Amino acid sequence: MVISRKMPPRRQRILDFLQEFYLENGIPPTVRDIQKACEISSTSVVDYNLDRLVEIGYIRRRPDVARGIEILDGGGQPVSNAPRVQIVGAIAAGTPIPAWSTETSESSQEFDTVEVAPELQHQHGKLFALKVNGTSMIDALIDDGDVVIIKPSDTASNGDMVVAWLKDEEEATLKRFYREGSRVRLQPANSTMNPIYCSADNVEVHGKVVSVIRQLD
Amino acid sequence: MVISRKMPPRRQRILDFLQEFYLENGIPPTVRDIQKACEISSTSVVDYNLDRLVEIGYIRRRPDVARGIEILDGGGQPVSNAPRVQIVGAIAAGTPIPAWSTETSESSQEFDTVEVAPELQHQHGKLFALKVNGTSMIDALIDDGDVVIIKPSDTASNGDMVVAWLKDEEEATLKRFYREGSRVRLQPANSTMNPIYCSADNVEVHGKVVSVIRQLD
DNA sequence: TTAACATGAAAACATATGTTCGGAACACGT
DNA sequence: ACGTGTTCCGAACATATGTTTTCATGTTAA
Repeated sequence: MVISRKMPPRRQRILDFLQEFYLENGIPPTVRDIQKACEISSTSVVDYNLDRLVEIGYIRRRPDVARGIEILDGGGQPVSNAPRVQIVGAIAAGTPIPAWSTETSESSQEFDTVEVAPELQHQHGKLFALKVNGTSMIDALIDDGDVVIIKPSDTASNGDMVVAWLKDEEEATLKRFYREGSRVRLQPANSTMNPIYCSADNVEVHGKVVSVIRQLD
Repeated sequence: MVISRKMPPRRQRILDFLQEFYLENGIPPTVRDIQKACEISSTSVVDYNLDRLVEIGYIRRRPDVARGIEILDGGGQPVSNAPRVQIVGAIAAGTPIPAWSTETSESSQEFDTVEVAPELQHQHGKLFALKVNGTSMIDALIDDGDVVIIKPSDTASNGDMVVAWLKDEEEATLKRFYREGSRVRLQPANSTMNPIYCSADNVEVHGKVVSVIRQLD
């Protein structure tokens, strides 16, 4: 899934810029946009490298049309400019929650990504995603293979679905969060299951779940 | 959510074309693209109407840049060109499944829509979506308010999650489908729940669930 | 009616932008 | 060193595309 391949650094830079620019602006850059951004001395060099990128199937070009570059995904399909969040790791009962960097990671190709509704991104800002391994979250209506979109946060309001880390149990879990005095109630979304009670000291909130995406093959 | 407003028909047509073209091509049309598509005699007329659309906040224009039109959503945010599927209705135990038209509906503004990953659209073709009302699908790990993305189909393979209509019970449900001789087993996704058995005659498959999207506010 | 304003048409204009060409610089195997 | 292919450069070229100007045609209110 990672987009990379032995390629001259300048060419790789052009490809990275293409994706970034399209995501940022909703239209592909012009040859001269690329020239400036990648500090290339001539438009012909950009044109040359774009043709190389066409040959190896990373982009497509519409002849003679302004901003005619189409960026292709692994399957040769044009990509959209919808906001994408990185799947920075997996979550399962007993696994530590992977650390994520809050700064805009430059190595944006290291992770798989999922598309999210633009409202989400605008509403919550920086998001990340985790893939759920196993059925241990099934009482929160989250199945094996689901992807949960998370807004980083170390606090939560009552009723929020949160990524919680239980220190003693060394276990990550997804539950609805309710503070009740000095203890915390973690309520499964499925009302037929019983809540978990534990002391507030034992619970670390790592983020709020803002969306769940399930892909059935 | 419906984009409409008292507006000269020609201007409305331009706006519709803008959205359609951007979704189709991933880049906005040029003034002359609009001119041809909307059968307008002069580019100046297009330019004029585009400026009117800017005034009422439906689009934005980047001066002097080719294909510089940005289409805005209700909140004034630029829209993405990710594939969108219509939410054609709701599903709940006991409710009839709404009919959907398979032809590309011209009245594309009548329904709410959800963005889906482009892979889905390419993989499955025409899709539609239903909003789930109530918790009657909870044994399929589908909560109140979830949106299910569905590929129309009147058949199903064993193991598919399907939209099933139980004729006798007059009930729509989401379950995994298994044909077992002359009867059908409808298996909840949640393994702690028991399957439903019924005769094959009593089951109508209306589509396969290809994705579930949950939005927690 | 007239005045003010919104809309449409035709043509020209200005420039943003894809493309091409001749040649130089570089990399790499023989 | 040599040849061959790749990459880069500068400049010009061709046209795709936003913009402007001038005028005509409505449409509405005083």
